[in-house]
Amino acid sequence: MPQPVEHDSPKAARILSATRELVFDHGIRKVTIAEIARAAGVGKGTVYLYWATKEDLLLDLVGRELVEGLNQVRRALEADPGLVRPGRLTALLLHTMLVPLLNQRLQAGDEDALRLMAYHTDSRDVFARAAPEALCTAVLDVLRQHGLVRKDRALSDQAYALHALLKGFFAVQTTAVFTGPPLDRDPGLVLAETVTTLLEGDSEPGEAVLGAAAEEVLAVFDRVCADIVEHLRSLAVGAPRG
Amino acid sequence: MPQPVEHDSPKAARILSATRELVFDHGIRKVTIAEIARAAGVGKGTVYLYWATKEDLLLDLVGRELVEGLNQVRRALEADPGLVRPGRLTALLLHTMLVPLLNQRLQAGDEDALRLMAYHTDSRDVFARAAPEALCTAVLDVLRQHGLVRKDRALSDQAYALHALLKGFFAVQTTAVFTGPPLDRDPGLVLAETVTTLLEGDSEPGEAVLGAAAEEVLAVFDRVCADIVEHLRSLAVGAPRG
DNA sequence: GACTGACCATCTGGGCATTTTGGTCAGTTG
DNA sequence: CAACTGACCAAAATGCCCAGATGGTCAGTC
Repeated sequence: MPQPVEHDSPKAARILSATRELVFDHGIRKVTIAEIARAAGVGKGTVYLYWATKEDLLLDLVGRELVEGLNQVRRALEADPGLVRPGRLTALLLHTMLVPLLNQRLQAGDEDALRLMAYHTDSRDVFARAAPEALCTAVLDVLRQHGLVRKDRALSDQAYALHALLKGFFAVQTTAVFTGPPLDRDPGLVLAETVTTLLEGDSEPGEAVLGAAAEEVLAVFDRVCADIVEHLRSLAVGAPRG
Repeated sequence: MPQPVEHDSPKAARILSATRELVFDHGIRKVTIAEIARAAGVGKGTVYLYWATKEDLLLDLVGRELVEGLNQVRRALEADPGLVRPGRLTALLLHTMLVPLLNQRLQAGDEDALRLMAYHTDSRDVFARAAPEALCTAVLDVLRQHGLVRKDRALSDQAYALHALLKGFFAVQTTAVFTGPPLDRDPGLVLAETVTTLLEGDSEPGEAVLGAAAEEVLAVFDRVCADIVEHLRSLAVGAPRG
């Protein structure tokens, strides 16, 4: 079951939400603790009751975004197991990685966001498991076992290709080197069709298969989610860090 | 026929080659005219006999790289028309856009390279035609007409997807956000297989079809190439610029 | 015991002096 | 005479310094 990551204290929650907004406005670099405290209506010291460092606060935010995104996918998948089909699922992943602010910046190669990760190897390793490259491999493995993905190519090749495809769709939408041709259709749909052509077999899978696969994919997400939530605890104040 | 873009004067050629090396070593930003002149064994003033501006010199270099890359593909295609098959051709394009220095920087989003283009709209527009996004559309159109690409999806969708795929493979190879899984196989091969699955039909095309398609694709490249060569002339000294 | 804000050491960034750089041109060379 | 050069200049970039801002602390308040 999707667990929303609520903070125990309402003040901590307000601090998180203020941080999110300010990062959205000014970017990671420009945001200051004083500003955050003011926007949250608390004293500066209060921030340090919940996080030992400004960086820990930001990492916490990243983690929560990832959990939120994963939970979004999980809710959708629970409501409609048909979304496990590779095409649908990939489009869903694209959406969840395109929307959350910090994850988007990370994927887009934002310098400040990358630096943040660079010095916190423990957080980076945990968060990496929710990154598209990791999810692609994990999910494809499950889908292959359930016959929802063709097996005429090696898993590693398929995962590599799918990850590149996802990254490409993301890059085209976020960074335009030359002015590309405008697409009148929803890129998510085009991605879905592309993945379908690329990975799905000819036979229409039955409801039972879809349900079982969805269940297992949910379990994968669940574990990643749980690990991140677990890690978020270590970002709480007083915990030792590397 | 592939035309190598030799400069009339041997000194100009030396300047170009010195510039290429220095840009490779120090990057666009750090390279200076004095340095270039010294490396080429000429006086500073000599550089300005052939290019009105440092930027024109760099743009010239970009154009020559593009022409060189296109010619490489053309030579390969002339030697083996079987390379027009979508998978092969895409892999070839990936290679030619991954290797040339300045084009690589452009595609990777290098700030200096992008700034260079930003202020020279005329060069940018010409060079854009040799960019992957443009070539994808142009080439796919031809391949569809020759039955080498399935027509179950709209051309614009296929072009968008192919471009994203190409960009993704490029991005994965050049910029690793999180440390991705190492692939033991040649990514170019994986790309080729992926595109094949994505675009090629079931029937094996005959030699005649391949030859005819190759011919037409060559013509497309030829025209783009010619336009760039033509534009390079306008970068020669004394020409008016915007 | 949750919370605050004045306080401190450290860091950032804006302004300025200095150096470097793109570009010119009078003069040299062959 | 035509190709070429390098001293020269204005403009841009670089490095430097210090005032002001910032992350983090803690004695004290509620």
